[in-house]
Amino acid sequence: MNSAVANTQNRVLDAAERLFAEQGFEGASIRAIVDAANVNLAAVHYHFKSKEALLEAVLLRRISVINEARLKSLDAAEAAAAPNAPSVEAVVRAFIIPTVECAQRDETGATFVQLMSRMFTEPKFSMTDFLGRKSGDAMSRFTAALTRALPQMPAEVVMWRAFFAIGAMHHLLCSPGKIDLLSKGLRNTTSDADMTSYLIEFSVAGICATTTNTRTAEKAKSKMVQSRKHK
Amino acid sequence: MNSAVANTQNRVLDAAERLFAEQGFEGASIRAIVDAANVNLAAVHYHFKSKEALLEAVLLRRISVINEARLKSLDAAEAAAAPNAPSVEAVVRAFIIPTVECAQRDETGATFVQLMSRMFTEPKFSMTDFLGRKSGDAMSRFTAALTRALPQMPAEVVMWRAFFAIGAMHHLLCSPGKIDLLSKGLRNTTSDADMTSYLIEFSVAGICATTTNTRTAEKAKSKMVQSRKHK
DNA sequence: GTCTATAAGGAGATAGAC
DNA sequence: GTCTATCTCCTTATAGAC
Repeated sequence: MNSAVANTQNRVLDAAERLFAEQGFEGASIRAIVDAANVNLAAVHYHFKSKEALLEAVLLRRISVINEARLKSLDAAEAAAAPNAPSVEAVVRAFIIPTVECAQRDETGATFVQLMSRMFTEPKFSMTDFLGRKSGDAMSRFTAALTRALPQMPAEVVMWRAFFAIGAMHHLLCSPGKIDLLSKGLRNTTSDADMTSYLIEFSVAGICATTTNTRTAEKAKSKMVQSRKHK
Repeated sequence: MNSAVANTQNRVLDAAERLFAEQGFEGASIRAIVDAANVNLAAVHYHFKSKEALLEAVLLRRISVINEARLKSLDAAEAAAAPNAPSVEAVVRAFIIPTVECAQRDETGATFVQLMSRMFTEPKFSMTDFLGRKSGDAMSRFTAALTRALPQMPAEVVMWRAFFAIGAMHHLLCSPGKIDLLSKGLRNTTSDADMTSYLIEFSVAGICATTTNTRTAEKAKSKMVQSRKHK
C-alpha cells in the first residue's frame, strides 16, 4: 500500500488540526500548515482540493469517533433503564463525557475539541450545517431521549435547555484559561475530573429546572392537559 | 466642533462592528470596512492606529454601556434585599438581561453582542484579557454577589457555574440559527422573551444545583465546618 | 504523488501631497 | 483630517515538469 500517501495526508491533517484550533480558519494559512507538516504547498490542494475541504476532513476524522462513543453510551443507558426511559443525567453524561474525555485524553484530543468549539463561532463556516450533515442522526437520538426523560416538559423547553448545556460545554472546552476572567488561576487549581462533575451537575440541574416562568409553566400545563385528553 | 471627524470615526466603527461580527476579525479586511463606511483606507490607521486597536475601540464603545446597566441593576437588587444578600436569580438577571436586551433591541445591538460572543473564541485576540482590563471590576462585583447569595457553596463551584452560565448565554447570542442543529426552525418559533426566560431559568437552576457530586459535597462540607469554627 | 514556478489578487501599514 | 500612491508581504490556487 502507499503508506507515503497516508503519511502525507495525516501529517497535513495533524498540522491543520492544530493550527486551525490555535489560529482559527482564517488565521491559519495553508502555507503555515504545510510548513508545520513538512510537506509541499501543492500537496494540500492535491489531497484535499481546497482549504475548506481540508477543514471538513480534519473535523470528520474525529467527530465520528466521538459520536460513536456517545451513541454507545446512550444505548447502554437505555438498555439499563428499560423499559423505562434513562434519566436526564444518564443522557447528559452520554453526550458530554465522550467529548470531555476526548479533550482530556491528550493534547491532540484537547486541540480537536477546542477546534470544534471554535468552529461554532467561526465566520464563513457553518458548524451547524456541517453537524447537521454529519451528526444529525446522533443529535436526534439525544433530543428524543431527553424528551422521553422529561415527559411533562414542553419539547421546546427541552430543546432550549439542551442547547444551553451544549453552550456551557463548548465555553469550557473552547479556550483554555478563559475561566480566568472570573478568578485568576481557577482553571489551574481545578482538576479535570472536578470540572467534568461541575459541568454535568450544572447541565442536569439546568435541564431539569422546575418551570417558575409563567410562559413555561403555561406551556407545560397545556401539554399535561393534552396528554390527559389522549389517555 | 469637528463633527466631520466624529462622523468618519463613527462610520468606521459602525462598519467595523458589522463586518467583524459577520466575518470575524481575520475575515473582515480593513479595505472591506472602509468601503462599507465610505471613507478612505488611510482613515482607519489615522484614527485608530491599527486593525486590532480598531477592534478594541468597537468593543469599548458599547461594552461600558452594558456593564453600567448590569451594575445599576445589581445595585438595585442589593438595595432591595438589604441587609440580606440578593437572590441568585436577582444576580443572574442583573448580569444577563442587559446583554440580552442589547441583543434584542435592534439589529445593531444584536450585531454587537454577536461580535462579543464571537470574540470569545476568536484567534489572535484574547477577549479574556480585554474584559479583564475593561470589565474586571464589574466581574468582581458579580462573583462576590453570587458567593454571598450561596454562602454554603465553595467559591470554586460558584465560579465554575457562573462560567457555564456565561457560556450558555454566549452560545445563544453568538450565532443566530445555531439552535437549528437540535430542531429546525425552533429559534423562529420561540419569542425573544421566552428565550430570555429559558436562559435565566436554566442558569439559575444550574448555579443553585444541589451538589450530588462527591468531591463538590466534600468541599461544601469542609467549608461549612470552617464557617462554624469562625462563628 | 510530489515538486517548482507562477498566476492573480488581497493584506496591513505608511509617506507625503493637499 | 483626508487623500493618493506605494511599500512589502502574504494569500489561495493551479499548470506542468519530474
